[in-house]
Amino acid sequence: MDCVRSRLPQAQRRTQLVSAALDIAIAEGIAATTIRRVAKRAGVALGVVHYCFADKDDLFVALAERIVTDLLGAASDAPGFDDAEDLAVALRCAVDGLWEGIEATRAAQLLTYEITAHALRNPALNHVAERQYAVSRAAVSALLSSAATSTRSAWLRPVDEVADEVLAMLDGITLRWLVDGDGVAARARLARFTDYVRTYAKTTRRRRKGSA
Amino acid sequence: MDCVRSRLPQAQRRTQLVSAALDIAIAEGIAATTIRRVAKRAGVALGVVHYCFADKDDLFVALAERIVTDLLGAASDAPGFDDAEDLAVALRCAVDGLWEGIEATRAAQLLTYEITAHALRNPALNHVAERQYAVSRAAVSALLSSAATSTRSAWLRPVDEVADEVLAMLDGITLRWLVDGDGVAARARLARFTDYVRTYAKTTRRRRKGSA
DNA sequence: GTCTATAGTTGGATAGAC
DNA sequence: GTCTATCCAACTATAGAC
Repeated sequence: MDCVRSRLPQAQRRTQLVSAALDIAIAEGIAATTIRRVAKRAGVALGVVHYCFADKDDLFVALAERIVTDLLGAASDAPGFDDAEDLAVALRCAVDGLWEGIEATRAAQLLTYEITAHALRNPALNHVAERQYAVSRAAVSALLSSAATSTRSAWLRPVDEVADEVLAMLDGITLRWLVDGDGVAARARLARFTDYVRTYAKTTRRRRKGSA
Repeated sequence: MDCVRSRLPQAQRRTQLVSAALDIAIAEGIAATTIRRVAKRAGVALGVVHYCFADKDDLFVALAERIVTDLLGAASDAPGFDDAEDLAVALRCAVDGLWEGIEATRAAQLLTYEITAHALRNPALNHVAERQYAVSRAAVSALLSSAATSTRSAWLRPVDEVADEVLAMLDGITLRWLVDGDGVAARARLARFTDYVRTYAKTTRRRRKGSA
């Protein structure tokens, strides 16, 4: 609520500038996210950005970190599986939720791929790409674990491995959807794959109908 | 063999310049592929590039087309499945071949994603991304068909749909491999998925051992 | 028809003012 | 400690020479 004009402490400036950078990056891509544009959008002079960030890469690192943070936040907001008794249902529910989040943020998804590519080209930014994946992996892994335990099931393989496969498929489907925009086909692919993934788990004990 | 110095007809210049652009793009990424760099690499003056290509986008379109052409060429070079009798074996063989081609061209794979992202951000270049996918799809589809017929099997679902799923998984696995460089894990994921895909087909008639 | 020389824009970085 | 004014490099594009 307070005024964000001038003479801000560096920490606040940084978050303000990262927000501006994120806006631009989502809307117009990483190539359009120049220091000048960020400064203009934030309403500060050009040099202010250079005062807060050592160089452009430094700004990108902060931007990537913000995206990862947002992703973590979104993942923890993910609702439970209601009262799904069946693992197949729980999985579908979880994956549908994931996909809904993806489909609602097309530009942000594209940005994620752009940042990955950018990070892979720049040796100094390699850790950014790795961190992106580590966080996504952990989120999917947690989702799979949760889906299993809440339906009294167990994964027959290391859940991290399953998560890696799910993540790969999710990435591939998302990329394809970014290109052709066919959400129906994407969901169909995802549903098929989810059914397949379900075979990696067994239900340990079947809950009786009226047990709750 | 002839001299490529000066006063070349436009068509030859174009292919020469696209080759130079490809070299730079593979080695340093799309962002580093500037008109100046291309001109310098090709050993021509800056304006020559602008004479051959309307603008930078025009050059990129030609570059993307070259990559697609190369991909088509590589796909048609793909060897058969030797004398695989079993569809599972044929599929593994085909997918291994695909993967080998991917793992041998890391920078080119990364470039493909960069071009996709670039094309998705630029409305005028959307068709480039679509064409990329159309070609890959067709190649995978042909491979699946060939694998089935050569082992006297048949896909129980439209082969294009299966190809789409394979392509998605392949994309996801490739992207992941670009980030973590773990070729062993990538192959393992791919093998698992291939085994799964095999369940989408049935073998129509089993060849007798000594029938050939 | 092919290429050269040059103009004009945009961008990252810094020295120094307040 | 925070910000302003300025510099210089790199890029795209074009007008015009050969």
